[in-house]
Amino acid sequence: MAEAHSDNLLFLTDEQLRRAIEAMFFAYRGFTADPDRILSGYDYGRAHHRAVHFIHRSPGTTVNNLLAILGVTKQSLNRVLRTLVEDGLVDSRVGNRDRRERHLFLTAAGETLERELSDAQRARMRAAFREAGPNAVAGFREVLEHMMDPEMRRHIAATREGER
Amino acid sequence: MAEAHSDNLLFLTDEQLRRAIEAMFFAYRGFTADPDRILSGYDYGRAHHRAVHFIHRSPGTTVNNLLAILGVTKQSLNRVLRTLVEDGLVDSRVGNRDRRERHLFLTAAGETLERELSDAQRARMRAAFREAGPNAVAGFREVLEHMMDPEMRRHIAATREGER
DNA sequence: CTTGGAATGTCAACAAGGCTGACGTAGTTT
DNA sequence: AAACTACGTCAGCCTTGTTGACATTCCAAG
Repeated sequence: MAEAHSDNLLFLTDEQLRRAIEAMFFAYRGFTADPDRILSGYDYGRAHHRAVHFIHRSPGTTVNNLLAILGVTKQSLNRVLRTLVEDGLVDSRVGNRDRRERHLFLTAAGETLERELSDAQRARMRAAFREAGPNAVAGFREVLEHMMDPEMRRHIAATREGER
Repeated sequence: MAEAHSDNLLFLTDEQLRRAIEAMFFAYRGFTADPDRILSGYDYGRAHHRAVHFIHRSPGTTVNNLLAILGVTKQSLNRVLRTLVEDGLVDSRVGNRDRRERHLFLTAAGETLERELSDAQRARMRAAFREAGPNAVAGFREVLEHMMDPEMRRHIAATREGER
């Protein structure tokens, strides 16, 4: 109350930050709701979704790469990958250059699931973007990038080469 | 490439939506990283954080209210609440009007933990906001609100009375 | 006023998906 | 030949979600 002259610090009020925190919580739940619903129909969970997403995005990525991106232990990832390979959604090929590495690819079935999941997720994202308008979208991405850990931001930035 | 005249659909490209999805994933991880670190020092997890947050925000709320907000089963919430009550962070008082209800309050110790957690989380949020600038912040909140399920949006909106 | 149903909360048991630690097996590097 | 790296796996634990069964309390209809 004392400091509320129209300073550019106005938007940094504790109460407003708290509201932003809640908004983030609720929004993330909305963000994962559709894929979760779809996945529960198969026998998969959010962990499978993440693996499928990042394999789709970087076909031929190695297990180690995936570990770094997902930030889980290899035991945890392995459990997920095993079921995906067994069910024929992911293909794990021994590397040529270095035969210790496994390169991961989605099979046709894997691509189908990925498409189904990301269609749903993109639909919600697209709707939110449309309602909020282009300006809001730019701000949204700006804030998100500053909220993640720096190494992840670098990772995101790397994939933006050739966007324009 | 073909459709890239400055249409207002430009920002709805599938590839851009995919990037926004990843940004959301990484940002949420950053968003929870600091509290998670703090909580692992005590014997608590993210579920405890959520309970403490919403009890702080609505002192005297009932278990049922909390269930609706958190979107978990009462059994799941109960486990968390039990440990918080046992450890003296939360006070659970039998309702006067309806003695089936339990009204939840943070104790002094509970408020202390809440403060520690939210200080960390707000610090990151504040930093991201400062780097992104006020315009970006407005857009950020706009998009988040459109991404959550409508009932949650109503819930958020209700607490914004008297902001201005 | 009693009795049956709805609302609220607790206890028990299970599953998913994180984690650590230990170990095996190739393949690569020095 | 030795050491290191990438990957897989076994065993066991924790958190946090789930269902099912049950106790308590309230309220409303008979």
